[in-house]
Amino acid sequence: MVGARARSVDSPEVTTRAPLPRPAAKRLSLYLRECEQLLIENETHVSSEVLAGRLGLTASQVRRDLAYVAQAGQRGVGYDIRGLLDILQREFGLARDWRAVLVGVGNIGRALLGYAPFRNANISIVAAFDADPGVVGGTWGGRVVRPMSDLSKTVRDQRVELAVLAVPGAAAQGVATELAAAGIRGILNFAPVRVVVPPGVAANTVDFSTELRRLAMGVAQMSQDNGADADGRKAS
Amino acid sequence: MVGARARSVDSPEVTTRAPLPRPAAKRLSLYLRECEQLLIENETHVSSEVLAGRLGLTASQVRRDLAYVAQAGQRGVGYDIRGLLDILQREFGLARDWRAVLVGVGNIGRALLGYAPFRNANISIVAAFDADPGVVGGTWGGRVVRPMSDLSKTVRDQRVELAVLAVPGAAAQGVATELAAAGIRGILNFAPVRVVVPPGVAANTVDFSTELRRLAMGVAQMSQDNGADADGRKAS
DNA sequence: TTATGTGAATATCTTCACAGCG
DNA sequence: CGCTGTGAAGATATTCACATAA
Repeated sequence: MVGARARSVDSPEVTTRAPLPRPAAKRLSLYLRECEQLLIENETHVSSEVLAGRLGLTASQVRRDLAYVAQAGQRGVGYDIRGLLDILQREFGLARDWRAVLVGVGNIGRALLGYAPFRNANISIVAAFDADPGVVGGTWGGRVVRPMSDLSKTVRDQRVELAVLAVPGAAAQGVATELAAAGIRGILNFAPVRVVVPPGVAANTVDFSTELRRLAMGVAQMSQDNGADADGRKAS
Repeated sequence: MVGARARSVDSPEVTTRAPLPRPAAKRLSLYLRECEQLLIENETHVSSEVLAGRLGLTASQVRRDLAYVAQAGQRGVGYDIRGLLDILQREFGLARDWRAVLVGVGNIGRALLGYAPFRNANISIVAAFDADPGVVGGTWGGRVVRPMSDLSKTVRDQRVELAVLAVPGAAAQGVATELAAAGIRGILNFAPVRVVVPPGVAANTVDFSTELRRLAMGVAQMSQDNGADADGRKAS
């Protein structure tokens, strides 16, 4: 009853690309990051082997992934970094700007307000919100914290597409529901719960305590079953 | 010429459990988290179906995963939450305490110093370090920031096992190498680069900008190919 | 009856190995 | 040559479906 993956039986119009496997999709952002870095290092081309080495993947994995999104390589030469970067950015919708709100100005929220990489991803935080009256009105990272009661209106009026959710776990689902109702398109959730959102809204969770435990588990496992790193992938 | 995955030739002593598939291993920390939450909600038992529903997985996936680590379920009843929790904690090495250092007291580092979930995972941050003389000597989250020159000695003398790395990308590999040399067992890296560590050391990366881009990609993709959330998994 | 645990079937992902192109 | 792109093979992971146990 689930399996409705776009098997794309036969659509005549669109250039029917083979569907991107999910693990491959996750890796695309790594290629993007590495291309940026390589440009900084004044490289113009890169081989699947070098890219793989820098990211801890295999060369054939890189080639297959990149072949899904673009025939951007040149045989005997490698991938043109500039061109690959353009394609990946288009794929990621990063050719445009994204407006985001931050909800929850606690420890994590404050760190995120001052965090540079948002700029890098063409994402600008247009407003910050908090439920605590003691925090509302204060200024962090150059932005005045507004009350939760303004949230929906702001999202709607300013056509905000993304939200960074840094509220306590118990509050996360409620805020997510409100955001979705106000028309948000994507939520990056830092609370240690899964947030359920209606179709058409994307939600990803980054949970520090889960990450910590995965690390601890990796260490604990390695004490017996030696050799691989915590991702289970062999170091070169 | 790579494929030397630990095939575990033949060890007679240990109860040779079928090896945990990697995706399953990652999900274990979610089960752990959910068990804690269920205990708070005063539940005593939970079925694979309920657990699956709360985590966005399938029931048979949950059953298979849990059967790998323990026969903790009772047919006709479900899983005893308390017992499952104990088993998972043991599996994660969370029955013991972990000492950790924090390196890099910038935006993220400061947030992490004040972040409660570390306690939750039985991880205590015993010291914080920074390279900036203007930051060294200051106090954050009740800890005095020490100079990088003290790092190795601290790790060695206090037998610190984990490190949280919140330094700029350009510095991450150097610090990771130093930490590994000093005997660290696991590194949670927040810099947007892969850190290469020697065998026997675990390293996981959590990269906000990568997460942001994955989210943006999820939104961009959904604009055409509708229905799934950003993880590509159907909402119930 | 209910809900686990698990062979078997299926689906998905990765790797191999090499054709093909610059 | 060197390195990509890709069928085919192999390895992993998920789902189905049901025997089994409380």
